[in-house]
Amino acid sequence: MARKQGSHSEITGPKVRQAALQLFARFGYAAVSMRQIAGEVGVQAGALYNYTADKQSLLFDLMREHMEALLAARKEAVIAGDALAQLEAFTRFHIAYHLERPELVFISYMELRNLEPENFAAIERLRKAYEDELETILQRGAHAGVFVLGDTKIATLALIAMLTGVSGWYRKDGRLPASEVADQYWDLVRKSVGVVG
Amino acid sequence: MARKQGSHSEITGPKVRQAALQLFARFGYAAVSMRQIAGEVGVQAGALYNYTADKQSLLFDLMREHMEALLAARKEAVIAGDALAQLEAFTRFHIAYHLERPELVFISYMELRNLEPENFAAIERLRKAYEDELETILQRGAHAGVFVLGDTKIATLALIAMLTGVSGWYRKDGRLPASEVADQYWDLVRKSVGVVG
DNA sequence: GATTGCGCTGAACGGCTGTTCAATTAAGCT
DNA sequence: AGCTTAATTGAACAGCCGTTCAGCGCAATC
Repeated sequence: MARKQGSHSEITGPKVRQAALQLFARFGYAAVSMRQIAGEVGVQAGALYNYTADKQSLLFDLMREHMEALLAARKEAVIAGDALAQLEAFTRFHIAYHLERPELVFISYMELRNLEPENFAAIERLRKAYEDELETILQRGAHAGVFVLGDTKIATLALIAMLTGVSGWYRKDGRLPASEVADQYWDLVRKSVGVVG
Repeated sequence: MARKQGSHSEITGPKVRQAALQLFARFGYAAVSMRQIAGEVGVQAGALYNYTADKQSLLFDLMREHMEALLAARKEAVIAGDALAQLEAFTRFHIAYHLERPELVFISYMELRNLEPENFAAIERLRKAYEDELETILQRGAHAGVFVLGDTKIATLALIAMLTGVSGWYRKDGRLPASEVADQYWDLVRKSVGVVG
């Protein structure tokens, strides 16, 4: 036996990435075997190596593509305006983007330690670039007197952690719609930088 | 060969837990083998089973003891006073406690998915109890008109995520001392619940 | 100084790991 | 219809996994 009816590279490839994403998110990279991924796709383990160099690349490519897509989407979402408007845009963008891709968000900060050193460095660089987007807004707002902030770096890390945390508990069929969640987080963010409603 | 000079249960037991904690925190539960833990302790893998029923119990016991110690310490740190004072006490307690135990904090929310269902449920119950401490303060403050809050549940989750995030980047030899970090976080928390400085 | 038993070794168990590759099949092209 | 080639199988590789256990050596007790 070999090639099955109607099977193609353009079909199996995405299925492999999707299966890896789902399984890594649910059980963790180290706990998932190539045979498990293959089983989910419907092929034997050996066939996976037509689509990835090795298991590590499967994880790294998912994370890298996620971070690059995040940065590209953020670029599109940048708006003109004062620091407060930009902060609101960043907050709403971050929450919306993260709520739509819970598995990618999850593995991208949960599986960092399973990356080989050079891969880890590459992801960290992308992550830093994203954090800098927020830090720049906070710095500009503080400098302009729009925000009241102590240490800008701590505020950046604290707000990123708060906003990213949303994907840890939000459920699509939960109590509140995504838009209401975004409103609530924006309310907290706005006040935390010293802007009264 | 067998028992070595000067080795005792009271010495090896804690060493096993400590080695497991360090290795789980660094590489993740699934990526660490019993032989690795044994190597760190200085014994053969079989000897570990004098101190734990199995690998899962090693993880679960670390997490359960951490959560129970956290709840016990929190109990000691509760103060009388209005909601604002209580929120400040909670914030400072949380940061101080988490900065002192980075590995335990890390594995306790990173390795949740590696717990067997009943163990997961037990840890989640303890985590919920801790979250409720904060939610109660927020509810009381909002009811008393001290805090200006939208959805209390979201605020609870958002603030917990923000505060716990501190252990993700804080380094003892970093730019700022722990007390200064706590001050900065308290400033953000206070403002986010609508209390102006 | 003999005896007891704790703490540990080292080997073994069955099973799973990531990865490679010759063989095989089917799809697409001429 | 024949040919080429992409896609997959299934077996094999060496090695590691968690866990068990008979046996051994040392410390403490009598």
